[in-house]
Amino acid sequence: MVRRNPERRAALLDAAIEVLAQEGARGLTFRAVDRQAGVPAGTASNYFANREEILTQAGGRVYERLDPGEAALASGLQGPRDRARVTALMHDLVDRVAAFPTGFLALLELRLEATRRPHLREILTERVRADVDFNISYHRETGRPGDATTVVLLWLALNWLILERLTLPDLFAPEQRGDLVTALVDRLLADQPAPTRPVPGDAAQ
Amino acid sequence: MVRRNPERRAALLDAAIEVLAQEGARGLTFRAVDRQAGVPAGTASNYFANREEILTQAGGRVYERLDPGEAALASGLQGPRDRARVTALMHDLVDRVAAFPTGFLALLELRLEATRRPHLREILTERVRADVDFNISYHRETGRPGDATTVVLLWLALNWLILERLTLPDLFAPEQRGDLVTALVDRLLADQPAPTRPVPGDAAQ
DNA sequence: TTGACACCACTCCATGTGTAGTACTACGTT
DNA sequence: AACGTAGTACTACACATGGAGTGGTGTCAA
Repeated sequence: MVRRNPERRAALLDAAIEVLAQEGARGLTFRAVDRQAGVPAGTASNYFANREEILTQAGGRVYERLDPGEAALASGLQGPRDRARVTALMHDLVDRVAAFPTGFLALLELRLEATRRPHLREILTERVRADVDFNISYHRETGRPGDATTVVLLWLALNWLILERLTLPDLFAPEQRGDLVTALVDRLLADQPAPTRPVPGDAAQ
Repeated sequence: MVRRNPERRAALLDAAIEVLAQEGARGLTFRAVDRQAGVPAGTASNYFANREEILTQAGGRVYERLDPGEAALASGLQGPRDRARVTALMHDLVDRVAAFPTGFLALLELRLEATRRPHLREILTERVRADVDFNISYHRETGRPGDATTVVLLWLALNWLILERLTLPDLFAPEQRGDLVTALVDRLLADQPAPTRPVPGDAAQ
């Protein structure tokens, strides 16, 4: 029988995220989720039909938890609209994602698993596209310097910087990482030539 | 007894890379390597004491195979030293890495596995540091525009772009990816302010 | 009383490890 | 030319782990 208790389902998905980050995609089993969630063996089997279901839903759950929320979003609208403000926001972004390391690592595991599961790849592609588009729109709506290409380039570099921080934390010192964020914004916003071709989200305007 | 046949050992490591990319770090077992390499079950057991040994040596093997070689390196020294040349070289770099997708994916799996294995983390940190430092030195020696920070920022963004291409190929169209590389170089090389703090390799000069 | 759920138990099955043992081949020795 | 030895390829087995799926029992509330 399929169980529906929403709190328990969310708790199981949170446990799945931890398992993904700690054991990898292949370590994500019903039993592992049960153990991580501290529930009796067999519980996850009653909530999800198969592993694929857990994988896709766990991906959605990560984005749920990374959502900064309305309040934070609104507060982001405040303040000056200059390059220094962008720098500050990028630092915040990196810190916010790094504060939920298992979420980021779980998404990476899901990406790698997506190379083997076409369905998961579709789902993830949609989610990531929505994330990128949102970042572009948000950036434009707040009237900050830089176009859609700028946002995508920032997103690319910051993502790998976070990956570096979480997987090989000793490669860069914390101050170096901070300086890299600052330098990235400074240089990408130094001038703003027209993009050679629209990136996703440009067309949306 | 430990076997030493070097060709067979290399073949087993190549098989391990494929297994890492296809099955994930947790799927890397002696038997899986045997199957992938097309050798009888038990062979890998005779060449490696445990899984950890395979993991670390497979990482080294990837870098071996990604090495462009002396000839290509020397030819890179040719040509003009302007921004357009950097753009072309960055396109080549992306294509070269993407041409060995399982190698890149295997390294990603190893990074994730490194979060669970301190020893592997040390090894990988050293390898990646050497790679970054080499890129910085090479860039400087060829007298191309941009400082060490530029090189690191290029490296960050291009890595994630490659990851995107390999894990979610439908997120960006191929032309978009190409334009992103061009835009990245254009904007990062628009001006060259002094770095706020040295990055690894700066001190080496 | 009924239904939904937490919890428990049990069977079936797949897979891997480590190692012992056999067979083949090359090479040097007598 | 016959033999012995070392290194390697290949095979087989004993042992252990761990997961999937499912059926059943107890509990609580409507």
